[in-house]
Amino acid sequence: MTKKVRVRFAPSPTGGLHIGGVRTVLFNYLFAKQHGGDFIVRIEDTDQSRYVEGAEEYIYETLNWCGLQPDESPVHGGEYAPYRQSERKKIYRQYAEQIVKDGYAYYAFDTTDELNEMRIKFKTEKNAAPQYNYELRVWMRNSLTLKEDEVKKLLDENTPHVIRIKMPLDEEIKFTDMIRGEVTFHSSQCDDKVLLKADGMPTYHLAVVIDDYLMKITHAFRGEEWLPSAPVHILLWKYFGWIDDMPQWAHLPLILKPDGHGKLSKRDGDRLGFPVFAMNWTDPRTNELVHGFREKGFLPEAFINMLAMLGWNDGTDQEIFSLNELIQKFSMERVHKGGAKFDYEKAKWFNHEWIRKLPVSPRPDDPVGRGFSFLVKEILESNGTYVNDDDGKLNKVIELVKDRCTLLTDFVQQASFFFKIAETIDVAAIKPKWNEVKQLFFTELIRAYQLMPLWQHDDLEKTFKEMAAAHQIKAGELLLPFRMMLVGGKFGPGVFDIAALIGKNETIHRIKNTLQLLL
RNA sequence: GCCGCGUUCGUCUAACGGUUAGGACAUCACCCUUUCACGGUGGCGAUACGGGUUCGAUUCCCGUACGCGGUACCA
Repeated sequence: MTKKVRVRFAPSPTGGLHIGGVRTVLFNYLFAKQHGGDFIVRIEDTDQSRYVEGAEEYIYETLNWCGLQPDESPVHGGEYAPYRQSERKKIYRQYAEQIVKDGYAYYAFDTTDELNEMRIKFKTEKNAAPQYNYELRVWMRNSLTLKEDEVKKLLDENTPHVIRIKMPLDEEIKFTDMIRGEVTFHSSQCDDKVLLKADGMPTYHLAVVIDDYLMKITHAFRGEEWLPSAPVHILLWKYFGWIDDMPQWAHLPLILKPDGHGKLSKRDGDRLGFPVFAMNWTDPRTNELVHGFREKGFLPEAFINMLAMLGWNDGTDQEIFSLNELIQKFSMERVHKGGAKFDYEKAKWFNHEWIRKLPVSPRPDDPVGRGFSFLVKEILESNGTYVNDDDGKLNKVIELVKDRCTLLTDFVQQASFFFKIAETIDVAAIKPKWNEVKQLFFTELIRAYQLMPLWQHDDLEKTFKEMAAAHQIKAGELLLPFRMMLVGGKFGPGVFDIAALIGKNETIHRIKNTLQLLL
């Protein structure tokens, strides 16, 4: 009997959610959905000193925006709840004590100072960072070196202590990674990692194994930075006697800085001028704002698409994928081994493609549940442009200008003037070449336009050009001034398209308005 | 230092022993456009290095170099 696929995403609420983290969720989600399995989210709040208020909620909002809702989570509940590690403290202690009894772990009473002392004392040229391992543990204060009654006494007196794994001296630890194939470590290279901290909280190492077992996780995907810890986790699965239930591992490649080298960090965003979180995040401790893709004007579809292509492709030239397509076509075997540098220009290209591809009206299959035009309206109004959308004008406007918008925020410049007259008209651009002939032309254009029975693009253009010929001026010389009158600047779609859309009264009003400015 | 993982155009990547090493982003040129864009056509541009294995290596093996990750009572 095959087990039902259960994958999990386990963020730590220490502030924000980096795009690398979102990509990890994405791959988890895709794999789960692809196999009809469960995608669960649990919260790794074992590091309480760095726990940030509001970070957990932020994570859920991010998942929601991206359309990656979990089947089980602290908020949704489920069979294996609780999903918050701080609510599972008792469980961890119990299991940790058990492997101490079985001889696979031990108590250690060393203080922070003693540990620091050891790291200095044993530091040599050949050993830059001495580890608490098979070699050095004999010099430390732990239940392996202390006498039994001494240990008992310390324990009875509630002396602060941790539980450490006892790494075997000479053992090959092998496992198969879904992305990397067989990976080998030697136990002598691993240190005796702390499993249970002095404050009673587990470390990630202990918690991840126990939680994965108890929650029946079948596949565990995480960032490559965890690869060196894998042998500890595998040994733990063995020591607990659960090795047959161990999930399959996949260590995902890292997302790297665009310049230089190293993992992309939130500081790179500020430095290089692009977002690194899915949504804006303000750290309550420092009030520092990290910009998000959502606020920068990205569609969730584009964001997800871009992330998926960073380290994966389906082997064809296709680059634009919807979430549903990704679920169908994703395969762990095609995920890259090497890290990928983040490229903001390419990210914007994905957004542009999605702005052009997505239907403007609300979509019934929209994973986010609301239309793209709604987002544009929201952005325009938050920038002070009231959107009067009585006769479906907004959709027409979007269709007309979307090719020139890379980010949703570009609609502010490209679409605002359809709904209100520009605050500033760039008269300086036309004034030097302005003359009485042109003034006269536009005065008469007003009259001609006023008399037009039908108000549509072709007629407007025809009348305009005929009148230009009658005044013996090249139409080209009049087009820019006309644009200034309607738009206020040197941008936007065709002027007759704009005039047709804003209507007769508004067009004439804007011509008059600018003519006055030019006097 | 030690351990692990990587390495194809500037960037993301395709090619699972035989291709003029393909595509996309960026860039440059031209075309389109009486604004700004979009778009179209084309150019530039890569297998880190050295050894094997093979009739033949981007592809398989071994070294070297470089990069990254880990080396915490952080995840």
